[in-house]
Amino acid sequence: MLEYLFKHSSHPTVEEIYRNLVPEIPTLSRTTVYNALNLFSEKDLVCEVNVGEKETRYDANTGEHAHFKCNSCGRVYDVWIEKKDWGVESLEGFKIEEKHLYYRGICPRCSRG
Amino acid sequence: MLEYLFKHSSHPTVEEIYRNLVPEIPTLSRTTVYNALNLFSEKDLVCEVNVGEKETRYDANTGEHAHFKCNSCGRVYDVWIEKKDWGVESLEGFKIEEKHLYYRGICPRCSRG
DNA sequence: TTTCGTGCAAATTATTTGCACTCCC
DNA sequence: GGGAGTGCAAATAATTTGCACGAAA
Repeated sequence: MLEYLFKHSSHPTVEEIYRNLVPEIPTLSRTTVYNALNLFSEKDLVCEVNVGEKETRYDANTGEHAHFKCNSCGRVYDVWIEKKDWGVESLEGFKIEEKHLYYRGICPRCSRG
Repeated sequence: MLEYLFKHSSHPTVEEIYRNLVPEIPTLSRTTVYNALNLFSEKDLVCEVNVGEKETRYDANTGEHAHFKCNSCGRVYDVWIEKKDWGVESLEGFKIEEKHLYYRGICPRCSRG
């Protein structure tokens, strides 16, 4: 199937993936992109990322890392933060399965202009 | 305006707010709920919460706290985590404006049954 | 009367679903 | 022929927008 998807990897939305791949595969449809991504994410090859937007982004990087979304340009960055800095390990009575951490602000590119 | 909204506060979606208030205010429309929430969130009276879903939830609690979403029942809880545990304070070249932290897993209610 | 909050209904955007088509065994 | 992956086009869902109406300043 479409393994090529994540050679192009950053934190694309479905729409971006679609646009990037249509030139190479003109027959491609959005449906197929959705299919592929859902399949991948079920198998934990990629993970879904929500940074406060309606559009879901996908990340080829399944390691534990946080994200930074630029409020100015909209880019999403990976940020690697030590696990000890990820908040508490456990909560009274709660079984924690996933932790999600993200920041918003201004990225270096935008703050320099 | 509609201050009553956040006497009912937990972490409602627009739909939930709407349903909760229609009995009291039968003329209410979803549009008004959206208007009110957007206004409130601009003025930082409430904040938007995204816990990996398409629907945006709103939180009357603007203090710095994290969230826990139950994968089983779907409830969203506030969890108060000391700031020191909120990951790094600053990142090389990045201007951090907001931090978002949330967990997913099973809540006490669901793990007991 | 001007302005503001409201609410309907239509538009937009993101995603899902139903079904038909083709390629390969 | 039968199953898989694909893709169109219609359906849903969440949210936004355009406009018109009524109450209060």
